[in-house]
Amino acid sequence: MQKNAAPELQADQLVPVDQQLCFALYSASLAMTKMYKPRLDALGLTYPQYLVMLSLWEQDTQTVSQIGERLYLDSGTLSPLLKRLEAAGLIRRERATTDERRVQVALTDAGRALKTRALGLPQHALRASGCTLGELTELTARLHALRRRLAESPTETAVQARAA
Amino acid sequence: MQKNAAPELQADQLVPVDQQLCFALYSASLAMTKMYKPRLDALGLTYPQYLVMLSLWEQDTQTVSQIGERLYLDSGTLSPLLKRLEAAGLIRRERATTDERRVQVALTDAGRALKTRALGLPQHALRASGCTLGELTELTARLHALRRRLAESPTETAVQARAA
DNA sequence: AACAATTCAATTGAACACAATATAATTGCC
DNA sequence: GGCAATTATATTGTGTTCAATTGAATTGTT
Repeated sequence: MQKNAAPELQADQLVPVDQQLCFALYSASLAMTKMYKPRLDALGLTYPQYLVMLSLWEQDTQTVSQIGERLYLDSGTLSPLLKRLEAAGLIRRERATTDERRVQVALTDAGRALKTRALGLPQHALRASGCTLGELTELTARLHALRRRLAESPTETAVQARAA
Repeated sequence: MQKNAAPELQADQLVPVDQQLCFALYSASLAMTKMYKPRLDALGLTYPQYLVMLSLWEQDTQTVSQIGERLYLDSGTLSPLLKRLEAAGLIRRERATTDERRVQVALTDAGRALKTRALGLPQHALRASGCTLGELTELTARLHALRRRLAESPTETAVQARAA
């Protein structure tokens, strides 16, 4: 008999949904979005739009794909979202002159001005989370590590390709 | 000067998006869904549909609102989703005879049969997460605690109502 | 120069999420 | 019993997400 064996997961029995990490992650993420909603409504932003603005406040003038790399979102998500931000007068979208395939996204004055009204949000989120700053920092790091490992997990097609 | 003061969050400076818990949660949740996708495609389920099936495999025959309470989803999300599951032949929806406002959702034989093909998913997720079972259990618990605190966080309207 | 491969963004179609509203059934109260 | 309040689900409209496709521009290789 093996000593110190790590506990394993039975593959022949149902794991209750509320014991599964995927569901805890999913429902916590939706709860976070809902918690933010009233404050973002006041700024006229949806939650993904807020993430894009955060990215632009950090670094103004990025291409669509740069924003996508930073937020792990693709053009199918970003294109319509950026159009709505442009329609709201918060950003400008312009084709780069050097490479006309690229679209440069830049803040307008109104977009820059909105930043001051958004600065209090992380502190509000900290209070709502009921964590200390240290716990929050640690949980954030663990979730980023998890995200990276999940993204690196081989896809079925990659598995099939290796088998072929 | 205060000793052992907890570190605080500045409200006058921008917190980079990748240091914010909300973004770590959001992107990890999307990565989890993407990781599941190829396997769920093989079962003909989307990720939220999988959660509903998990709930029904645990307890067959629930009303729409019971499923909603368990998964923290409302009827606007569940109604069309359940119709698609019914169209796929995995569930039946029937008005309760005792109270015709309620719709009872029950598994079909095909819905029950699908369970065996889904049993391996949590183990696959465990491997993809790169965690030990203990780490995964602990992270799951922490995310549930976070979700609960976020959901309990007073809304703006509640704040306004108390002020009035 | 010619042209295939690549890159970048946009479009399309399917499926969530959720607020707000609507509809129908039930319960409480007189 | 009659009727207001409540409850349960459905519908509608807006905004993501993402896979797959398209189209335009650029790069690499003869």
